[in-house]
Amino acid sequence: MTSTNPHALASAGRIPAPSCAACKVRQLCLPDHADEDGCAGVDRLVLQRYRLLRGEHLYQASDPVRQRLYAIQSGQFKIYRLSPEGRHRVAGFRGAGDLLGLESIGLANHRNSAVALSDAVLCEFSQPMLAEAALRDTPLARRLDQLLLAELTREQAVSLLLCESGAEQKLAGFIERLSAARCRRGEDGRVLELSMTRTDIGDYLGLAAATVSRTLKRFHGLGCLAVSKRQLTILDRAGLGAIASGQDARAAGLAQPGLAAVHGRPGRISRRADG
Amino acid sequence: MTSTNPHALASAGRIPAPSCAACKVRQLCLPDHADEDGCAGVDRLVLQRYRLLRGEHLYQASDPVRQRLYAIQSGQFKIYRLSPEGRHRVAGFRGAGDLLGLESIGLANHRNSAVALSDAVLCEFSQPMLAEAALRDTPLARRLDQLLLAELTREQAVSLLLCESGAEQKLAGFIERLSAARCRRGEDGRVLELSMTRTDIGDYLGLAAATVSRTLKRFHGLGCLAVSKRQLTILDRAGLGAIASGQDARAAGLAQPGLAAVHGRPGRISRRADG
DNA sequence: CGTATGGTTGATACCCGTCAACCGGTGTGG
DNA sequence: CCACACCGGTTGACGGGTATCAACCATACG
Repeated sequence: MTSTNPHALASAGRIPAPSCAACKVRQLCLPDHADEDGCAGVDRLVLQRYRLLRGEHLYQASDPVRQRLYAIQSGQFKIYRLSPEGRHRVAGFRGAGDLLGLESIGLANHRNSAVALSDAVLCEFSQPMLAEAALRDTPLARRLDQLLLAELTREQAVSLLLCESGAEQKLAGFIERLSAARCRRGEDGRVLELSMTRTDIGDYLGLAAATVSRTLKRFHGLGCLAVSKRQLTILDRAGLGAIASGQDARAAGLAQPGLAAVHGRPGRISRRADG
Repeated sequence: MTSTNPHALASAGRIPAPSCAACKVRQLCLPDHADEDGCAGVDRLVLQRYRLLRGEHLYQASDPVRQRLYAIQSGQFKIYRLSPEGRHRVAGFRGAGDLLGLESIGLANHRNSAVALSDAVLCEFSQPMLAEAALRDTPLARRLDQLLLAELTREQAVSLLLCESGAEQKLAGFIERLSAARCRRGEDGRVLELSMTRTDIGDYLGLAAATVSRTLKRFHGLGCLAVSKRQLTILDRAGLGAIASGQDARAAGLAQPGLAAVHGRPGRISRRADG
């Protein structure tokens, strides 16, 4: 279940190689500079492709670093660690098109654990081989830098998000980011099928699971979000955005009056409503 | 005062070129692979060196990106932006040896503003020239990747820090990180001369300035920190670390009993004291 | 001295973490 | 098939930490 070496497992393991050219998230991944031969170049760098089952770990904190990078072809991952006092702290979620393992480059042991939240398919690279290939392949080098910079930008955005004091701002921002990520993959950004638990979200945003649950319900009451188990449907993007920016949701004008929104309990959103 | 082009300013402006070989933070910066000729290579890439006065901006949000990277030779900077609701959000602080401008690569306009918190000396690079030089200079390319990865790691650490719920944990972690940064520069990590205001710290950690002030005072009462205006002196590193990790400061054993620590008001630290 | 900025301190309100109970779904074993 | 345990989610009650607002003080500057 928690094996670090996924190859050892039953229906998880090496799978026949669907090439980069056929990959749906190619343009988010290494072969972005994607003429046919660019793809072939990246294809040759893939050590192997394999499947991970939900709940299996790709690596765990304190495991020795094997100098691998993993491109997620499909599936969702949670990156987390145990904080010094023993609490779960979620460093992030990753999905199709993202790279795993960047954070571990140059380390002797992993600082984070990576676990599959859904069945997933990965492409495994050797990090040193990639670096060496980049020396001769300028577009590849550019692409790697680009991905690294994107990662940096994302992380900065997360920091700013976490700075927001209110649970509503954090959660609304989180949902927006989730939605944006889906859109980037060409999926519908309105319907979000969560792969993580409320607790995971809380451990990511610095909130209690109970607060996540309550806040989602509040969004529902405001009419900007439909919540059904792990499926979120964004009903009012502008309203969510307003909350994420710290504005009063009602003042910002929730989309259509006449929705469930109107019956929302008054006076819950925003400490600035009457300030 | 807020000019984006620092060259226009009175005593700020271009200064004679002290070379990389003579720079005190050389080993934190680009010429890390620092044999004499490595330094010369980097020296040639420096467009110019110049001075900024306290309060001057290096760039401001929404300014067009000029594709420059800046290495801080001395001085402190604050990176910040105005959040959508108009609040100051501090994205980070940078000091000698750090690079400025990485976050803006690939953008048309700056997202953040960078302001000097103290008089500073900068080395200016052209980012495209650097990238091109890296194609022929493998160690330089390595070094750039290294710096980028370090930035990423730092940002992840910040995210985790901001996830911590308590003001004490955040602030203790912040002070630890500050101290570590000074040590990295070869300075004494115990005495910290802050260049930023309490408000800045609060805007960085998601706390109110009043809370920063009170929490510092509490640390003082616990005997692990001496606070005098903007000078902090770490008296009990282990105690601070314990707080940062969320442990009860007293349970973790504040350094020497018999210090001022003992008279600290009971029951303030940690929600887990009696849990 | 007048002003502005930064820091400290106090009173108050309120958000959210914690704890607890409960519920539905899933998997397991008898 | 049912009993049971377990997990994830929801909901309520409660207390504490912290934001907010305000007043006041120190310092710097002209």
